[in-house]
Amino acid sequence: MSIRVMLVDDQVLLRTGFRMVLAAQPDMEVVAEAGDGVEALEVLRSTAVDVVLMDVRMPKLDGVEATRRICSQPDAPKVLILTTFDLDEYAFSGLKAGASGFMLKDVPPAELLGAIRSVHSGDAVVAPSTTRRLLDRFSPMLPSSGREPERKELGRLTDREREVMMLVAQGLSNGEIAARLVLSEATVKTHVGRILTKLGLRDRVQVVVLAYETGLVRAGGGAAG
Amino acid sequence: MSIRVMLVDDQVLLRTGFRMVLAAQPDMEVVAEAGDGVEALEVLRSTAVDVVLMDVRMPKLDGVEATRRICSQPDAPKVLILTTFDLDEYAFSGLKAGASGFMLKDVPPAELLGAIRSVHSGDAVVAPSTTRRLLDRFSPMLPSSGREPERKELGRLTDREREVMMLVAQGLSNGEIAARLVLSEATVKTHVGRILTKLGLRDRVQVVVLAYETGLVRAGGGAAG
DNA sequence: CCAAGGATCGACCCCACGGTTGATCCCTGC
DNA sequence: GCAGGGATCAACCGTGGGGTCGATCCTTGG
Repeated sequence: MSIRVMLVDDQVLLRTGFRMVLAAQPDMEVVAEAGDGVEALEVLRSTAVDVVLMDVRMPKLDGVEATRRICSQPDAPKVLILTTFDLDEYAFSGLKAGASGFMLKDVPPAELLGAIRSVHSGDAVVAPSTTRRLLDRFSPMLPSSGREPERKELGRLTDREREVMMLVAQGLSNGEIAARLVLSEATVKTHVGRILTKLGLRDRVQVVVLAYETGLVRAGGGAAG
Repeated sequence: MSIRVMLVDDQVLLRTGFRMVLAAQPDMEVVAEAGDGVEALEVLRSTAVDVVLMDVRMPKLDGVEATRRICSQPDAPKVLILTTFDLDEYAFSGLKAGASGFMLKDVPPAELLGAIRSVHSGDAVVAPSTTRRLLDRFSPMLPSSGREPERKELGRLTDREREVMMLVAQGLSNGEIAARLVLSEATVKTHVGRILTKLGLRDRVQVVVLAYETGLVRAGGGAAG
């Protein structure tokens, strides 16, 4: 009996890659795919799935919230959260939402396959790099498993900050962003600084990398204009 | 006998990226560029071009209409349509307009280069995902023309420079790159400076954007963490 | 042999950037 | 009313990054 896997990611290319990897496994099969959280929930209503590979950053309904809704249902499949960046909020909120595992997208395929088998058999899998921080923060409050109403952790950036980030990610300087948004450069600098702090990045260069890696901006997606 | 290529796209960064990729090919050279369809037609009146890489979405005159006008002229160059979206309308109308090929921007560089050579030699090239649907309705039409070689040397990166560029594109600082490559920071700065000059970019931020937009770096490639 | 180009490094200058602090204004919620 | 958060802006300052010039070493090709 092969493991019935569902892929949820807004990046078609990434889904294709995973599908090919999984297709090469004798004990796995990809039975469903979805491009966002809403679509994922719909598909799950009519398809039997054992393990869901869930991306965090998605349009409409992000992976954390989608995970929460999936896991709140009876007979729910196991959810394995996948993301590109090792950001605490993702891991914590994802696991809090009911996910059985949390891994970075850049893990070796073999490791990912092992993770899928682990969660399918009931085990929990967490990326090694986040395990330590997980224990540090969660061990004192381990018995609690209830969810909280707060749901602003994902990219705790404000709208304005995200707007600035988009422009930073397109290669614009602070001055250009100021002109584009009709702001003073000082304001832009404030926003950029806060973005860096909140995301734990060093400089705007890493913002660009992050933006592309998370799909916030996407190659060929009309960056300039 | 290098292939004389013209780039038509409203995104300067993307043009630069393609230029860089093409410049690395011994049998290709970028002899002209344009930011919209009108400009493209103007330039073509005074420049001999073998293959036109044409974006679909552009201001003033879109790629399909520009293609139509180009191909309606005698001795017209081959047109290879590039777009981000895999929509039938683009492919069909583009090919109907006389284009010799149709590809998505996110194809691997090697594939794009192959497509250019194919188109230049008179073949028709279509993105694999649309080929099937296409064969059902259309039969490629393709006139012919030949041209001559020349050398012009536009921003060609050396191996070392390309190596440095890859690291820049992953968000590393000059110091980190120096450590990684076992170099002095001064050397890295020299390389970075030359990269910027050759590619016509302003700073390393734009290098990252360019790298992702051209597929030099792919999202999910484990660039950062 | 010599010329040319690439790779390596140093010194210098300038400035955009990022960090810090502090301020004003507005809106929302208690 | 007040507190809080977001958005806006200013001044300061240290540093990394980019531009420029120059230098040495090596390989390649004529």
